[in-house]
Amino acid sequence: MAESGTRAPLARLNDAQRLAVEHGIATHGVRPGPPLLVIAGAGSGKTDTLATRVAHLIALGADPRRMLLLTFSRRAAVEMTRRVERVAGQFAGRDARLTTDGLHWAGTFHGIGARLLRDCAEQLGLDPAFTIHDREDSADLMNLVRHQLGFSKTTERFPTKGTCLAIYSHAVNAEMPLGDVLAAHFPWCGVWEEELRKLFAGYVEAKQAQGVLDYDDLLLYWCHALAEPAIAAEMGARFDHVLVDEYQDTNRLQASILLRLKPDGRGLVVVGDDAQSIYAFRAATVRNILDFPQQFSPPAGVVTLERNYRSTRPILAAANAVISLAHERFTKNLWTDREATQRPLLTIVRDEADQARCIAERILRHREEGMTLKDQAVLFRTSSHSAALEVELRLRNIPFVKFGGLKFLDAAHVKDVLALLRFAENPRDRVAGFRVLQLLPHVGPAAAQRVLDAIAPAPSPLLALADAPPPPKAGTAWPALVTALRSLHERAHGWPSELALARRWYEPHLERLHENAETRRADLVQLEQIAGGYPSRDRFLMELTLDPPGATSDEAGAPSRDEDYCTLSTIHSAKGQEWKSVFLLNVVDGCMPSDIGTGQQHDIEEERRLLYVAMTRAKEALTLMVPQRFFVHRQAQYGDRHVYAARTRFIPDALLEHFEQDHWAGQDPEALSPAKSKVRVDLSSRMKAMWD
DNA sequence: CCATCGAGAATTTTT
DNA sequence: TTCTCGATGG
Repeated sequence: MAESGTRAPLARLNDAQRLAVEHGIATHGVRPGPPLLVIAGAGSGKTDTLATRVAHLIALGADPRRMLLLTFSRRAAVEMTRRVERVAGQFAGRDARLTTDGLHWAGTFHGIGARLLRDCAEQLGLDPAFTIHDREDSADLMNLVRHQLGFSKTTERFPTKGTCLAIYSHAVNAEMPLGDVLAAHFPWCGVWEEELRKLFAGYVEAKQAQGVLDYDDLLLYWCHALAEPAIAAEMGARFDHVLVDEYQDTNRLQASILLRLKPDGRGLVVVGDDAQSIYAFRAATVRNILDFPQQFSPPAGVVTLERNYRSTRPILAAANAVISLAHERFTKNLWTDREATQRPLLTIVRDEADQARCIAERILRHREEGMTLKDQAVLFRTSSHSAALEVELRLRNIPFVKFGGLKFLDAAHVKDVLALLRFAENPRDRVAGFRVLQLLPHVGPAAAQRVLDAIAPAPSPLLALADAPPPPKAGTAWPALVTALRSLHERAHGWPSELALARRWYEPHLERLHENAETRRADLVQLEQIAGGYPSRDRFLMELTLDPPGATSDEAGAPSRDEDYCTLSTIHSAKGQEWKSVFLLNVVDGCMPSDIGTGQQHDIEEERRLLYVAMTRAKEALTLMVPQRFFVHRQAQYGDRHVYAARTRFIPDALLEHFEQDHWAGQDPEALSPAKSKVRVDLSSRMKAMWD
């Protein structure tokens, strides 16, 4: 291959990036070299560096099919693959798609785990037709076991299914004993330790009996499989190079998997930024990244990328100032040569309604000045915080797409249809069966239970359905379900027409169970379109569970692909992205940091990093919004109320020099509506008086 | 045994 | 506001 061809992409890199790309290659070529940790600050060209390394290895002759790329989300995996393709083309000039087609071990830990487990199912004693439970399914199953064990009827309040699952999940992912988890994160549940232990044992048993894995199992089974030396050797030998992105957001269990896969660290490269660790609530630990080098002997190499290519100097200065107050010392300081005079704005508005109006106005003004909507984003701590803004944007016909929060798949009608498919795929999946059966009229928990019990022992439970005693009052809905399930089971229609069949079966239930059948029907049509993108039913079910479509574009103004639209996103979902202009909602104490939880030091520190992540998404313009009055919803003790909010504690007075403060005083909406007199009329008494 | 209604509790972020 | 649990009525 022409040598000049291999030089061009490397020439674009700075020294540190080139070190990361070429690490170990001088001594080992494309064979697995010594381990490497890349500390990559926000906007430091991390993805490009990783992609260039992959492309470089491929250009030198490494086999892309023997590379494992672990990213945080499927979106990141797709983006990585795209960039590898581009850089690979620049390296070699050959058809880049050929090289990346082989790059099919790119995905999330959970996704890759699912594929490997299915691959090796027989070896591991797993049913290869296992189905995967999402968070809600897992909670339902937990609830079922909770009832069976009689914990729902305790006099003292037993933790809810969601809390139980969170505790279980934390213990698994942090590799911590139950007692420690309770003491550290759920102290109010400490008295239930024995009951919880029994509950979790029952939960594990139920999952196994039903051929079902939850999210945590995908990692847990993977990790335990690797504890068997022969399997670890086999699986490790599949991959020459293992590259992990966003390493700061991995947990102990994931670190164990990596270590068992590559015990000597050969071929292992992890990339991350300790200042951007924001997933501790999912048991991620920053220790993984800090302790990484010492796990190996000799210790892994470390390369630090400190040059930021994304943000202007004032934006970076403000973000650096925020993170510099963190209690733990961080490993680097970012710098940039992107000069600009405009400091980030700290805009004070009266309340959330004004906040929404102000942002809408400024988004439009930016657009008039030539910035497309796609260059602009609004970020927030909690999904519900954008409600007022969504209304305002719709009012002004500003198209937007929202990421994070409520998912398309969480809608009841979508889950119903998916449950039917899942039940057909894995008839032992009781959560799915339970849900499907209760859709029939006059079938509740008890009748559903009976049916499931009747068919469970049969070798082919779905065929046994025909002989099972029908629920007494289900009527014609029963034979309809039996027929639908049988033809799904026999795959009589092929994929994706099976989804049309499921939809036809669901139609009468949709009408009966839901008010707004029309909009829900549209969702199901959309689901059918999504289904067309997958080659088979099992792939569809698996990948939809592992990677639910992230954006909910609202029924009304869903922007089409080529239309310009701005982005609304939770800060968590904004990870790894960037925009020219970023607005940040509710930068007040109580939102950032969120006042939920006990407010322990490590929680607070994570919230600080969250603010840092949000600020470093901005390239040219950054606006932090500070509403003075803040509406607090659903407080058990006080009910809804306004509170007077203070600027976030993460920006104390000492940091104000990094910001330009301004007040936005929009028109007073009450001044616009006609003046009302002080007269009050008691209409309800008059209505009652009519019948006296 | 199922549907429905009312009271009381809980509440982020995501694979 | 939304979910969950328990009581009541069909």
